[in-house]
Amino acid sequence: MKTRDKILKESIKLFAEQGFEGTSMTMISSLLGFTKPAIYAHFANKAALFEACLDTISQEQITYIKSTLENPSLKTIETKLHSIINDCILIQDNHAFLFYNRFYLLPPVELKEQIKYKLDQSTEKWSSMLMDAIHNAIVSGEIDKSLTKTEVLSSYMCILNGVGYEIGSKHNLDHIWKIFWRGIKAN
Amino acid sequence: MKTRDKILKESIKLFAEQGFEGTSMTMISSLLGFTKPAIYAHFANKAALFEACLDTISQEQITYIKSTLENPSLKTIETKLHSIINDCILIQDNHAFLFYNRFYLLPPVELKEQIKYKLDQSTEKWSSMLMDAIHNAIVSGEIDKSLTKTEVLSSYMCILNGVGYEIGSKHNLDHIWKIFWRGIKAN
DNA sequence: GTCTATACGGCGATAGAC
DNA sequence: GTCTATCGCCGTATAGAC
Repeated sequence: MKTRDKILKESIKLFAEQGFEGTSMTMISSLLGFTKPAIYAHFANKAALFEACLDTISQEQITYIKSTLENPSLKTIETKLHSIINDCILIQDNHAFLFYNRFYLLPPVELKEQIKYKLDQSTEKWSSMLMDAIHNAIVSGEIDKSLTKTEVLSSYMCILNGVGYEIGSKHNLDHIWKIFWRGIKAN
Repeated sequence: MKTRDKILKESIKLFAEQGFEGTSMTMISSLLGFTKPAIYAHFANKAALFEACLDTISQEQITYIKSTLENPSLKTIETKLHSIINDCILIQDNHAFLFYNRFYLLPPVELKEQIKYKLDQSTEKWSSMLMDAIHNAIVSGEIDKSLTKTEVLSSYMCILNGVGYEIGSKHNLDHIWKIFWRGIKAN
């Protein structure tokens, strides 16, 4: 793996766990066995490094949602939607999801506008893929026809946010998923 | 209002909006018309100030949940539960709720243990009040008898987390609430 | 209790040798 | 590209006058 990519990977992990202000350039470099100036050979400053992390994460998220929705072994909409949430909270080194949630919800004030712009753009892409899948499920009768795709999607996104923090706790997901599915399934 | 209380109030607001590392003692004091050392006359250090904020918030949260559950004008369990979420996201200067969520989910690493300990204690108190109310509603038949109180409570808490960040957006709450209630109401 | 002044450390960022 | 050394700034925290 190239040095630049190593820096990105370590930065994503640290930003996700400790936040933007809580992560220093010294911390990142020393965990990689470098010193601080080495990072500045690859990124102009801390904000630029952060934005590169943001772009990486955004692209991964889109790719991941797309591949899950198209995965032929997940046949029903319920298994597809459940699989996405399940992966997000269960994958051990899933700093990507934590990063996404953390900075979407609580960005550092100084970078608030740039972050919102970038994340809104990428969220639009993967949420519209979900919207299409949900639409098809309503038409096919898997999801109750009296609900709109917007209602289902925004509820789903709320759960994805709410459950996302209890990393490793499959317990609560079972509960919320049972009730969510009772709420949207066709009678 | 006493100086100490003014400091607490302003600190809660700033910590909630900008995070722990993103809020400086100078910032807090200057917004109150003081200088930095004035704060140190009331609090030993930044961590002690933060923990005092935490205690204030925790106490308020418990009081608020209790009063809502006992409010005689809210007659059904649906109106009680809905009212709590609604207040949390709609009240304009509700830094309390943002503070609670922010540091429950993403505490600064250096204070992680203390925060978890305090918040787990207070969360236990108000969530057990919710648990009792939900239990009664299952017994009375307002909520479907095939569900357990634990399932309903942990789903509700998930929504409270997930919807809590879209401050001022009643839009999404309407959607998620509709589906949540379909999921738990008695047939 | 609140001020001015200051100590001390860690931060982001850069210069210049290799 | 990576190092050592250093800059300037701002953070927490304290001393001592009023």
